[in-house]
Amino acid sequence: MERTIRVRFAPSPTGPLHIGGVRTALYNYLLARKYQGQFVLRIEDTDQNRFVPGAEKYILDTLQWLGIEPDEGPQQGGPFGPYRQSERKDIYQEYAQRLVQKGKAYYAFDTPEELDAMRERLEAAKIASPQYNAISREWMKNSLTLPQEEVSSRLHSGEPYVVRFKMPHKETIRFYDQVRGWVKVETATLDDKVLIKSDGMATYHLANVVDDYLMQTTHVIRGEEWLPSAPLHILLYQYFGWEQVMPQFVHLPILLKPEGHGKLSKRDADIHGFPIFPIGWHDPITKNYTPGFREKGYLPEALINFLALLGWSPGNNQELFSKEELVDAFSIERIGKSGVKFDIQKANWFNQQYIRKKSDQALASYLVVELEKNHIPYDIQQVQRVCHLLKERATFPQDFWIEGQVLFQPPATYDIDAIQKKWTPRLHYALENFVPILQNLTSFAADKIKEALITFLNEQEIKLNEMMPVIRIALMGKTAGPDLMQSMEIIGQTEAVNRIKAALETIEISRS
RNA sequence: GGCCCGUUCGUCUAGGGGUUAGGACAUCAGGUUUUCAUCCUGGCAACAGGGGUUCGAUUCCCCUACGGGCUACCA
Repeated sequence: MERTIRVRFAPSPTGPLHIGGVRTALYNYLLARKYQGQFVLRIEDTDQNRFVPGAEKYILDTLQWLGIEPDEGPQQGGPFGPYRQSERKDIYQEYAQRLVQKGKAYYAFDTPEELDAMRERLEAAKIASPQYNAISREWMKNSLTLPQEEVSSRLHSGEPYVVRFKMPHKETIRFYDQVRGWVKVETATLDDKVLIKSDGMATYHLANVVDDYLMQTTHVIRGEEWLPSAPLHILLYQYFGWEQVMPQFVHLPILLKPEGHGKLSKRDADIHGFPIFPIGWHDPITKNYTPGFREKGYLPEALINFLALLGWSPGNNQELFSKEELVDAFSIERIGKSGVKFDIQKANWFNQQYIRKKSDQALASYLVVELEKNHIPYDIQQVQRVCHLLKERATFPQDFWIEGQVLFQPPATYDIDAIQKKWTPRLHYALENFVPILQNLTSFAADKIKEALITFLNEQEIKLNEMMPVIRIALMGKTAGPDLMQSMEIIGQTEAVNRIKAALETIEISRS
């Protein structure tokens, strides 16, 4: 019997979402959509010490910005709530008790100091992996070693305790990962993980297994860093008697630093000057603000397209995918195994592609914001024409303002280098003589201006590519920019003439 | 250290027992253009190494090397 696909994205609210986490969310979302299943958001806030205010909202905002919104979650609710693990504490207690009763878990009373001492002792004895396990537990204070009466008196006296998983000593766990195939692990190398902490809250291990069972999760899609703890989770499913409904495991390749050493981390953002957080983050403790992909001008559809291809490939040469196309093409079988380096150049290229797909109207809104900020009056038709003109040249929305502001206001400065190279006395006088011609033009359409210019230059025996840079400097202040004639048309006759006159004066002065 | 996972151009990847090992980004060169950018054309560039298996291995197996992850009362 085929179950409805149910997947979950289970971040912990310990800070801003990492871009790798976003990819995990995306893959979950894509699978859910592809099979008309449900995408669940579960907040894994089992560690009260690491709780960061605002982090949950950040997660919600990010998913909303990207349009990968959950079907169930703390915000929208759902039949399997609550969706915050901190609100499910009692549930985990109950299931932990079941394990204790079955003899698969036990109480432990060791203090942190005692645990440290145990590890030191084992290290001193050159034990390969010092851990709380089938051997060392014999030496520790737990319900397996202490007399029954002492255990109950400790429990009843309110002494802090944890519940530990009783890892079998010699078993081989085999499980099938959808990405990696069969994985085999000896339980002898595993330890007695804490299931319930002394504050009464479950650890991730217990909570995620219980919740995935209760929430009828069919696929656990998560980062590769979870692979080592998968055997523990498998055992948990077995001991609870849930093998029949155990989810499929899908461990995603990890996102690596650009230089290729280690997991992509928050620090890489500063080092390389590219964002690593999806959206801006105000750190509530340091009060620092870190801009995200959104603030740097990456479009959500570009980010999604880029992320989708980081560890997954469609198997053909298609690179550009709408979200719908991704849903259609996505499959677990085509997820790669090896770690993936984060290449911001490729992300930029995607952004450029998506900027081009946008309409002039949509693009205009970016410019309007800047124009208003700078109190520059504008005509919306004009703004759209500017966007049309600049579209092929832009990678980020910001580029429209950077390149386009000179079409709304005169240049603040003139490029000295360019003047020295291109602005000769002969061209200066020619430009002076061209001003009246410009002024007398009855149509200021780009092609008419060009026509007049060419006629004029022919008479003067001046080459077009000599004069163009000079006009461009006069109008824009520099030699690079969009089509000059188009730009002039947008600037308009009066303004263009004024700018040339101003340049003629200013540059005359600065040269003498 | 132990355990686990991985390894095709610089990067993301396709491919797969016999291929000129394909594409994209980046890069370089040429072309178009009034400049820069775009665009077009082309170039450079990869199967980590060693053993097997096989008529034949980049592809299958093993080992080594390298890379990565995990090794908490964090997720």
